[in-house]
Amino acid sequence: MTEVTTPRGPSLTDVATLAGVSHQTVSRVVNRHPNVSEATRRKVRAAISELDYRPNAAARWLATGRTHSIGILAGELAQYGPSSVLMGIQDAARGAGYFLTVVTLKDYSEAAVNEALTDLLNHGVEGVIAITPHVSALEVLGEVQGSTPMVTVGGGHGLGRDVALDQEAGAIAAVEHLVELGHTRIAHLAGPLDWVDAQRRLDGWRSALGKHHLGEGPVYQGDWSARSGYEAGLAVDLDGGPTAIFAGNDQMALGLVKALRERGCRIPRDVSVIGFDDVPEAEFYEPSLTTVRQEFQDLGRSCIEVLIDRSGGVAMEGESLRPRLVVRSSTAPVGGHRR
Amino acid sequence: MTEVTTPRGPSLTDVATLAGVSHQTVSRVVNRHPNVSEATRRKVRAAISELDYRPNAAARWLATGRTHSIGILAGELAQYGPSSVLMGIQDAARGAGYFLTVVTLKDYSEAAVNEALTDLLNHGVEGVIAITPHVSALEVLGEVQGSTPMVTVGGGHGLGRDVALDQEAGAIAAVEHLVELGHTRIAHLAGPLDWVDAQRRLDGWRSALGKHHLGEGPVYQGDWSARSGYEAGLAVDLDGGPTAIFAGNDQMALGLVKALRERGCRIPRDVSVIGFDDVPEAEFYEPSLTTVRQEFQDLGRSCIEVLIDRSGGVAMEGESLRPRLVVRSSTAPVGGHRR
DNA sequence: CGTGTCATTGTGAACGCTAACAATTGGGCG
DNA sequence: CGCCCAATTGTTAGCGTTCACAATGACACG
Repeated sequence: MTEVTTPRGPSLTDVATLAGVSHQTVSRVVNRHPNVSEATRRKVRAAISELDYRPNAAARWLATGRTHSIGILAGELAQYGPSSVLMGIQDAARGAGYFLTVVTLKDYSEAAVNEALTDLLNHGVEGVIAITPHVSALEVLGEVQGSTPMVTVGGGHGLGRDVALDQEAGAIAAVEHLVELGHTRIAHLAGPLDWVDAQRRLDGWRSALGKHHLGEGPVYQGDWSARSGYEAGLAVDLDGGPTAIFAGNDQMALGLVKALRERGCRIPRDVSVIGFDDVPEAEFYEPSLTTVRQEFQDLGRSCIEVLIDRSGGVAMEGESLRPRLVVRSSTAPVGGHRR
Repeated sequence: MTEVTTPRGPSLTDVATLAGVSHQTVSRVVNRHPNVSEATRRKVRAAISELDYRPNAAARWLATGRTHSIGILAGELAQYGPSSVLMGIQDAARGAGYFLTVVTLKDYSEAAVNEALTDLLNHGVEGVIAITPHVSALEVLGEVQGSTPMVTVGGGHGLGRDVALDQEAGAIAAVEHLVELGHTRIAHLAGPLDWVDAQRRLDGWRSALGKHHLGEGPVYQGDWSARSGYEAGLAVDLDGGPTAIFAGNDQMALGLVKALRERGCRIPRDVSVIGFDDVPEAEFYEPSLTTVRQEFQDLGRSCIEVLIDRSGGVAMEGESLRPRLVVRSSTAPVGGHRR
């Protein structure tokens, strides 16, 4: 941007003049219309490459009203989940001939969400994918009425199209694994409850406990970070407290384990810990972490499918992908230490 | 995209008619030109909000040649480093009034890089930031001649503008820390060497060893993943081998530690391990990981500064930010186990 | 040899905005 | 009172495409 004026390249007309045809013919060649004789097609092609002509997207957009771009409204992109989803979206979008314009939110206020959305729409995106698993952001988005199609990720708010992993099922699988191991006092280390994901996982935990007629263990409150897991670990009652803890994500599980061990508690002998997400490192944590695997990339791909949804009628309201339990070494039968 | 035709919104002229002024006056109001009387300004504002008018970016672009958007060419975004850089860029770009159009590479071939770059340019980006620390990608980018300004992240290839963290300095700091602890047999677990970062860290390790007249320990080869670190850990010679290992990133360090421990090796007693990056979890690894902190977000912000570079003349070729050593518990004086 | 048909090519008018310039107003002042 | 200047507003012409339609030419057929 050292240059103040963007130099303009050759236009359709320039090519046309050089090739000795009309601009429309050039346009036809560029857009691969049939009904252009082989001879002129060749002439035009030659002129195009000689001038190094490239179509002006602005003019196209203006003339056709189409931009071939999709807007991404994202919160935290530095986290494993969201950034993986983005990769999946990118992949699928490219395949479908779309571009991605990304805007991240500075906070989750209504103002910020609206501003970001407006920006995106002003830039002509043909669809919006919101990777903002934040309750308040989703509420704002849910109220937006627009002709531009929108897909939210993991909202499950019942408003409009939403693509989500079935986190409740994942949480249930986690808890049932613990139940099978004989645990009866199962605590939960929740993520920030204004995140939909945290809410879903909490719900799953609760419903699985109910199903097995178990009382609810304590719920610790974290913020997804390993540090918050560590702090929760310092607060756990080691004497008659939970024998198993289901953490809302792997990072918190990591911190939790760290604190518990520092307090002389052996994992999984004294306390079983289970995480969520299956980040690539989870297998190498100490002990290797039992967790629930989420296929974030698939989720991203689904977003594009739902958004583009050429199939028309097929209602896929609430597409859902099922997470999978991955058993490793941080969970063990209850009471190992009493044997 | 269920809608085939994008319905067009109201235009400047519509607003003008409603407000009873000329379209140019509306344009002036929208663009905050001075020299518009308060009265008309109000009328126009009212008309704008009544019609819910929003400026058409395509027309603007066509008329002015400016898009206010910056293209991001990215490789892996699902990794901590790159995605953090992106967050930093986004932040600074927003502040400077720019949008981000993101394209990820499907591979690092010349064809893929060129294709992505062309796509970006066709979409009218005013500048390009390449977050592709991959040697081959940077080579391709280095050869591109274009009027569009480009900034590469972490390349340090000496071609054009490049913003980088001084990874060599970081690596040297890491090694010197080990030297101070009395280690003399210091190995390196390198990242994939076609990544510039891996190369720089290897260079730093090598030069620090040279400076202290130490022989080079073995170099293990990883791919940034914890799994590759684990595999390297299985290959380490525990008998007369290195007493300290400098890993190319935290994830590999994690896997390395895991394998070493499984083989009965105590960390840091028998072997000290140091990582790189300081991912948020590193502090909670077991043992808490000594590492070198990189400020990725700052790096992202620098990109925008360099790209926009309003300051004109000030040559900031090779902007460099210095990483910082963070000492935790995975490193200890050599020979602890012999005491 | 006129006429209809098809394939190919050309013409003019949008699309919605900004830039440059022209026109109109209202004061201030000699 | 006439003139000039500044502030405000309007007018016109692109920007580079595509779209709808018109024009041209070749060819077959009655």
